Amino acid sequence: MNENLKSYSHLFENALLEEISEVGLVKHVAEGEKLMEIGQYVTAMPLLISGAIKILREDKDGDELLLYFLEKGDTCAMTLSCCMGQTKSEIRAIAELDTELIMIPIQKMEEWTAKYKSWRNFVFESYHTRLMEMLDTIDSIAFLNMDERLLKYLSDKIKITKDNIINSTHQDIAYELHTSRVVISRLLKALENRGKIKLHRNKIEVLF
Amino acid sequence: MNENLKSYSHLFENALLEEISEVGLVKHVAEGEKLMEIGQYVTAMPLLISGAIKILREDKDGDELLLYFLEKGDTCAMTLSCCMGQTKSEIRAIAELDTELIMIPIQKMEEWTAKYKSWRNFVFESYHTRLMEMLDTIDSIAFLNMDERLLKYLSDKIKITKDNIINSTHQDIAYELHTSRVVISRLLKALENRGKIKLHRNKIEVLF
DNA sequence: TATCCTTTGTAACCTTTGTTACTGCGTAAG
DNA sequence: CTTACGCAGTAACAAAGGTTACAAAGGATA
Repeated sequence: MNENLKSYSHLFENALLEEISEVGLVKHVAEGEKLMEIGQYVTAMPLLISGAIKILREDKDGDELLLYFLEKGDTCAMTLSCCMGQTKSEIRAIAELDTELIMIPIQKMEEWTAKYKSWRNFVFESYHTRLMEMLDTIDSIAFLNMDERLLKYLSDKIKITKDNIINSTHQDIAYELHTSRVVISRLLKALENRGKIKLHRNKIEVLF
Repeated sequence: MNENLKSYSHLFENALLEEISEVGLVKHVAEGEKLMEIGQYVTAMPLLISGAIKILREDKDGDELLLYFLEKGDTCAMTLSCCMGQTKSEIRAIAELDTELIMIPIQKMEEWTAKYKSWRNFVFESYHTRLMEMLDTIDSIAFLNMDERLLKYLSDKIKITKDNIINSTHQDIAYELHTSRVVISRLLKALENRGKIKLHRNKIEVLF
């Protein structure tokens, strides 16, 4: 069995792990690299082995919004969804960290769904997780003020990167939360005054 | 075959339609009646035959937000999702119109998923549709101003009810868009002045 | 070192949305 | 009929967030 499949070995039956090893292509993506663009056709389904990927939505003016992160053991339900329907991607995917993934040709999806119970469970579980993430995103933008969203953003970020130093500019954060740089600077300064963070050039030290 | 299953007859193979007729319970729900409350356990999966159901999210203060509507041929992906994980409902479901549905015991889900290709496709298709609806909801609250959201709300509503008279108070609308009555009154009046709608007591006449 | 570019801080102002308060109208219940 | 209540209109104000403008600091590069 492929060494890379460790994180999936408890999820999938052996025959399936074999098949994945055979047809799956291991791919390395550097931090910041784009994996998927809006409007692009989906030809393979990614299984994350290590690293993290951020999923972004864009409006008609080109403004962005961070939807959620994918981590080890995750797959992209949007991709799943698009594979099935042969539709174009609705989202943009960018590597948040250096990331390794296994790409599965979409032809296998239908086959494995019929053949392997563990695969069906995985797919359903993925859809479930993603729907819950989307609900969480909706909660944030609908029910939270910008200062609370910013705090949540910072805490999500350090959880994903496992590093309490965030290497982003205020402008970077403003894009992902769909607001302006001045607003983020203002709120970050307020957080610093409350002792929650410490501001540096190009990075933010999170103290909680 | 059950007469009620007409809307599904082109989707499912005959053997499956037979099974649905056997184990499915037809249920009638009156407009305004609650089908599912947040925190409630899910014991059956609904297939909509006629009518419409609105799906709502609630925050910690009890404030609501309309997520989307379900119509004939739809099922609730949230329910699907919760069935699998045996988790509690994350949403509230209320009949928007008088509605008929077939309730499927969740035990059948696993079985049918393995047995029927058409069932698998239906489930995947449902997840896909729901994810797209959620994206659309996110677009609205993240990228649109309240006046644009209101216009979209009105147009969604008349599409669902197939009636250009909306029987809601301003307060009703305010709840579903998670804002205040005064704001809705203000924006509705502006829409009336622009000739888009005509306001009456307890109802709104949509002119587009 | 001198220069330039990026990033950050901050003030002033504007727009949108939310809140409070009060009015009057329509309708249902008595 | 009349009382009471729910609904809608509107003004005045408050708060949050977005915009513009400019200054200063930190790095990179010539």
